[in-house]
Amino acid sequence: MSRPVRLLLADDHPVVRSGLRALLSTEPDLTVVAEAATAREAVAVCARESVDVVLMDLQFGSGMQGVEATAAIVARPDAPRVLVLTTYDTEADILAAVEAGATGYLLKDAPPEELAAAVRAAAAGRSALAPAVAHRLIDRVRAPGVALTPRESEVLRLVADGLSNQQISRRLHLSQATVKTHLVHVYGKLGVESRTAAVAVARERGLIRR
Amino acid sequence: MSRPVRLLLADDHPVVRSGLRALLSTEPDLTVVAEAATAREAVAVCARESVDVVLMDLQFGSGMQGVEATAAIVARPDAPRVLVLTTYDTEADILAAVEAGATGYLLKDAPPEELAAAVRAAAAGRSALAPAVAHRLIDRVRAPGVALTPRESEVLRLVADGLSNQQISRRLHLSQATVKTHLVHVYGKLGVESRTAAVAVARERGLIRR
DNA sequence: CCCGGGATCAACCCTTTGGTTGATGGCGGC
DNA sequence: GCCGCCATCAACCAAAGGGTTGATCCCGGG
Repeated sequence: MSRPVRLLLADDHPVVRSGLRALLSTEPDLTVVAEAATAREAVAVCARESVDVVLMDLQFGSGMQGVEATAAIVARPDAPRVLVLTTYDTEADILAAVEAGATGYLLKDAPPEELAAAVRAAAAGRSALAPAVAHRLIDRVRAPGVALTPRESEVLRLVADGLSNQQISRRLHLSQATVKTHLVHVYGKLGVESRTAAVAVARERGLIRR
Repeated sequence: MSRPVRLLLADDHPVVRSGLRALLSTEPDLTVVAEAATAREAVAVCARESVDVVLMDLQFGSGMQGVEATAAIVARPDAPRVLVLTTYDTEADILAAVEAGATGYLLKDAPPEELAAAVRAAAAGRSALAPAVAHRLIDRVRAPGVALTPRESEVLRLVADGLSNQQISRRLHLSQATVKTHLVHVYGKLGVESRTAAVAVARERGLIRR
């Protein structure tokens, strides 16, 4: 056993950062070297300090989100591993995080031992998926599942918030034509014919959280 | 300053419990005497131990939820105060918690000082609302309570299920014109301009449940 | 290297929805 | 008895949404 694993905690909740710090401090081979309360700060810390593993939340209150930060962090040479640690296990979120370059995906209600094990796995370059998350992915593969692309999910979520196509196009810096295209694809995949029906079905299948 | 405030932490996330414990341990007048990983356990602990304030999450994975536990805890004589501590601040959740007997309502992203202050306020019997939460309630009070008529609610619920005006008219044995009239009234009362927005607002205000 | 899928946009057409005006009947309260 | 509210419906117009075709670009896999 050589030097300890150097950790960065990136989460906008002070409670969560303290909790992780407390839980991980009992592990002699793990050291928390920094905390970040915003995604942007997490990227900055990784750029100037030597970090082995980042525990990254996906939701930050505003500004840059966890997925973007993950992509920015792993883009550099000698980048740390990023372990996504979030409350939800929506398929779209998991896929987006993995695509952005996350090494693993954990849920915040995971038992502490699982947490420490995942950090060690990530530090060693191995992938770490929480059992619950792994289950979802397996179900996903087995059920010819409705696989919405990240962009489609994003648009659908804004629809669920009551936005019009025009508002969505402005929010995402797209043309209305593109929004419509995404929605038509969503309707096809969900087997519906209107935006409200799509929202209803997506809610039922857990594709949308509030 | 007499004896310290005795706290119970009720949350299904080990990370959150540890975080709260760590953050509150720096306050000499506050003592965490127990933790509960389920709502049922929280009720049991309150029944057999002397607790002054309960920090209660609303969402537990399964089984009893925070609102029910809150009601059960405050029902007994000499009950501890319950401080709800959750991630979301939807109006429906806040109202439900307050109705169940919660003394205060905090968000998990609140700064640690605010947290400690709220606990002391609760212990002293004072109400504690996070500023963000208070804002919501004020908005709610200022906006006159939207009272949808029974028929309007019925139509809106079918809209939320994804039905078109035509489908609704058949389901309720009405003409489409009548459905439209009801919806226009609903839009006016909710302050929106489309059916999806109406569903979003209604969900937020708890006018619709799944 | 080509192919497929994701993401982007345009132009077109048709249907649905939203907004307005106006009208009828019933029910409850003052 | 009148007024207000709820519920019902019609006709009409403007706007938004839904459906189709087709096109470009980029990327990663075989």
